[in-house]
Amino acid sequence: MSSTLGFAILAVLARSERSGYEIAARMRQPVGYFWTASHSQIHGELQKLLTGGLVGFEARHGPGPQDKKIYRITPEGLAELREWVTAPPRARPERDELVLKTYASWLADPAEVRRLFAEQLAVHEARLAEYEREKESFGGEPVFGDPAFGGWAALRCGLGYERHRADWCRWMLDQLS
Amino acid sequence: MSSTLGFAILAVLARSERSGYEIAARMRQPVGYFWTASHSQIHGELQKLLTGGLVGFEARHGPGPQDKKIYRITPEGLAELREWVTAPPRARPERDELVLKTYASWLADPAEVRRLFAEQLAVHEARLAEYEREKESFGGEPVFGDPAFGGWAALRCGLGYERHRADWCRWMLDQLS
DNA sequence: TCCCTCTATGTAAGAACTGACATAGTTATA
DNA sequence: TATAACTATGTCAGTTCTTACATAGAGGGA
Repeated sequence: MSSTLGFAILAVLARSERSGYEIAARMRQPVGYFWTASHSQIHGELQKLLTGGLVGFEARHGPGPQDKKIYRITPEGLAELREWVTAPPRARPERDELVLKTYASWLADPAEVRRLFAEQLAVHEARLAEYEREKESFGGEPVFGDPAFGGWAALRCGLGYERHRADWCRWMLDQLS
Repeated sequence: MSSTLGFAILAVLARSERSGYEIAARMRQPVGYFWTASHSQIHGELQKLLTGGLVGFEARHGPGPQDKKIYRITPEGLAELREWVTAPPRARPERDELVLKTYASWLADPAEVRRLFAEQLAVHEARLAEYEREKESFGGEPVFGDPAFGGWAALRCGLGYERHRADWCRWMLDQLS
């Protein structure tokens, strides 16, 4: 039984073999929108996956002091990943700092709260614009079964989330005027 | 400088003085919708707040083996809380297990994915119904400045989130048929 | 030529969080 | 009368995550 981070790594490796460095890059860019990990976390987790036999690697020399290790998922890793995909997700505790601040906002100067929410609205609108651009770059709409569908569905979720969040910020600003 | 958990505790104590046990209960029920903490975490954090002079306590005997400690926020604690409220929230890394599963869903049996999303939709619809009931129990709509406004705004955010999430689950089910 | 960025892998200290253990009086229910 | 649930505080081991440190070659720009 692997941690969720382990499955995140396996999900990346199921698409193509990669070095730890490349996995870390994925955990910033496409996967990073819904699962984040630093390279120090990834190196540790890869060791665990390796001892568990869920991944294997092949050393190739590239730039850098050490050899580059190209990891790939094993049949055992793929089997565990497949099983995990449709298992119910573990409930994560809610921790939303902005809502917590809102809970305590009755103590603050309304003008400062207004500034806070105006800033947050700008953040969400910027992300919304970024996601819209990425949506354009998809071209067609991938259908289920295509590996690209995962990214497409995640993007749709992100769009919905940012819209909800921006709406809530606008409602807050409305309440403050 | 306190951790976010420290400010969550201060936000509870700013409304009224409470024992550690009562703070833990709040971190389940109203605050738990946006900030969670177990009692073991709270006890540790209260010690830090105490040494920092942000809270004080008064021992009273109640049921149980030890005396009950009633904590209250100090003027220093209130000052730090006020400052924190309108400071920009620290960006938390995104970690959404369901979206991660979606990213890897191309590997799974469509029928199983459909079951997963049907289950998740039911969860979000149940929460939506729960929030709607709580909305009714509010009676009037609190305005900014009223401590009750924080809970009201948080509830509105929760409603928006659950609607977005349920919509996305419905879209996914649509894609799978 | 110098410096910065990118590629590349790793360690380690510490913070944050989880889950189990430990103890014990009061109150309501079967 | 037994027992379960609730009140009440605390410790501790282990996991997860963050941040900084450490090393070093390749390639590009000032």
